[in-house]
Amino acid sequence: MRRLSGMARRRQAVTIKHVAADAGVSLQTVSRVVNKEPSVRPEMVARVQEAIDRLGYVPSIAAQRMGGSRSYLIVALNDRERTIADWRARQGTDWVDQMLLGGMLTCATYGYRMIVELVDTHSDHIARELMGAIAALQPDGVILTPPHSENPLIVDLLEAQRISFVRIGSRRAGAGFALTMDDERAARIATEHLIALGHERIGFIAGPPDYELSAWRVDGWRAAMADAGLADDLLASGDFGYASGQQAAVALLDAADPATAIIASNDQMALATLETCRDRKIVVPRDLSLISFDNTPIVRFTHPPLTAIDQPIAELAGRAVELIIAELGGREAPEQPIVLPAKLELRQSTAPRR
Amino acid sequence: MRRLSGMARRRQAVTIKHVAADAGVSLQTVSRVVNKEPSVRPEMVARVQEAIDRLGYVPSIAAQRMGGSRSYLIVALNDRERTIADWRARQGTDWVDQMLLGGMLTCATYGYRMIVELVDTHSDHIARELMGAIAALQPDGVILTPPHSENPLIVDLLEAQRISFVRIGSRRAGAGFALTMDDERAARIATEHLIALGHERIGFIAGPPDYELSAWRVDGWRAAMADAGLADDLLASGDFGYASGQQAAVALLDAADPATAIIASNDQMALATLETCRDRKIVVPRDLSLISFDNTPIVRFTHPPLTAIDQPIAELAGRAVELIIAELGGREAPEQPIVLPAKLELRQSTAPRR
DNA sequence: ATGAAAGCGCTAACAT
DNA sequence: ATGTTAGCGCTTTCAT
Repeated sequence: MRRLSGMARRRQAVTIKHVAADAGVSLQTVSRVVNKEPSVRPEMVARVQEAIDRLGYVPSIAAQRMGGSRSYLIVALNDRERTIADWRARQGTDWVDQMLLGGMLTCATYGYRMIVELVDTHSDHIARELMGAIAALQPDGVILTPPHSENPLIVDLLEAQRISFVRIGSRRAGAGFALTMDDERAARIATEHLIALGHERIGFIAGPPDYELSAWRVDGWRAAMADAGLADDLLASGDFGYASGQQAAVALLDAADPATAIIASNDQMALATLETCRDRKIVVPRDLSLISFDNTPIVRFTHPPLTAIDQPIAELAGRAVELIIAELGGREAPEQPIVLPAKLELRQSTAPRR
Repeated sequence: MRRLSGMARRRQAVTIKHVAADAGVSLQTVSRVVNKEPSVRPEMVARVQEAIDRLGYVPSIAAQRMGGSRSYLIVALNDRERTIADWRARQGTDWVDQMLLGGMLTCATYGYRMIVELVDTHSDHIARELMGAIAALQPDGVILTPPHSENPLIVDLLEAQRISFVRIGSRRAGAGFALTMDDERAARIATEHLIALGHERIGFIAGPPDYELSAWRVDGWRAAMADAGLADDLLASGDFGYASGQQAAVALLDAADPATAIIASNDQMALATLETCRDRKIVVPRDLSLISFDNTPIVRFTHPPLTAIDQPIAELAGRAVELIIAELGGREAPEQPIVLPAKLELRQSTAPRR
């Protein structure tokens, strides 16, 4: 057995003092060099930088924060319930992965770190949880993901705290930057693809109403149908869960004039639709074309692999980080929501209508 | 356009001072209550706690760290190259997800946060990168994952810094805790399952040698084969990549006395084997039984779904966090490597030998 | 059992 | 252009 209770209180190995002493300058000059302030003579910069490199000095973000500077921390807020459920289910939902890597790598290029936090959207103590995270971490910025992006409690709180934040998957004006992949356009593209294949009875399985993007996707589908002079009666609603997808699929397939093509608002509901077809000996894509709205890894391994909307999640996270850092730097930020377009990934689940 | 350059230097909303004033006690007493020190009268604790709750006070971890206490931060170190490659490929590798959630949720229960950091294993500036992260974040602990867990540079550096750390996927004694899923036993179980099904020509596709676990898995297979009196000549080596899996599969299937069952050391190589079989009209599991060593989401969606070793990655990460926090608390820690056993997940890719 | 004082590493504000 | 001073919010001494 080993005991380390007596572990020496760990101090910073090399501090700004050491560098200052080594370079024969004041603390402040070192600080200025570290923070790339303009008012330092080049020769001084060189001397200090040399000392920094030789000593391997890296500033402590805790101390920087205490000194009134940034924390170099960005918090990415995800929905607890949903994130944990997806993780437990192990069904290949790679949202967190895409989010984490996209945000993290961009953070790294700016000397920032990203911390993932989970909070319940449907909770009365949501304000307490959020305030706790903010008070503890003092992040320089917060990235909101759906459905938090539309949660007025969260948005108002962040605004009141004057923390710069980004709302991913939101188009609303207001506090924080809105960053979206344009769900409406994505749904439109998917629908138009099916129309081009000759389909006229195109069903749509919507997501839950607490995600605003659910409505946008329906809008896009509806608009494309209207443009083509087609009826938009084949709308079914789901909740992003597998079971709801089954029910929706059954409804669309059992309609008097049934669907010959279906767009599902996420991968689980698309998978459920595929399974429902298999049960009923409906062959995809021969008898039914199917499009998923999530390009998660599994939709490439189903039979047939699914044509899907590819959401630029990593890019959104990266861009979110850049917006926050830009605002911190006092740079002007766009008033208009930024749009990173989704693409339609063509695979084998869509075919011309028979 | 909006400018926020003049954003007021953000201060902690409610500090220990406010609580002290509100409760009519000294800073120190509040600190003692927060840190659950025993030497405070119950009535005092109650009074202070009431003020804390009412004011919604949460200590700043930056300030705590500056005061010489913990940082409440744990760094999880992953291999940069591999992690980025897996993420880009979007092939459903959910290692990071499992790692993150498992570690994060356990951290949360203890008031800790986990920060994922990527560093190159094969790099001369690895020491600099690691020291930079340590100096900047001052983490209370570090979780090492393969292949970092066996990297002497990293291990020695962490030991020298006296930072408590855990080596996941390692059995070596030495600094830091070793935490493993017992790869040897997992390989043995998989092999024995095939032997029980009547297979005698069982091939094994090994992983790259810079992962020690690659050798352990081979050992487990070899031991099981020896126990059953079977030859262990059907060993092929891969590098965890798809292409290497194809080559290995071809070698095992083209042997003079070919394999009737194959165990692949990871999912990509198992998938490659499955694809190779399909090309050659070898039906799985009728003609060949196949076991994957990764229970990633996709292996459930292949045809047939693959029998696979399920690695308890999330549990390992959670346990790693607990070990670090326990050591920080001065509690005794086990000298022996901790083993969280893997399970064999039976699906449809294994069948009795024909 | 509680309080007062000093200092952690850094930066902002104010000198020079 | 550089140095000096005074905190930031907290925890550790050390006193009482």
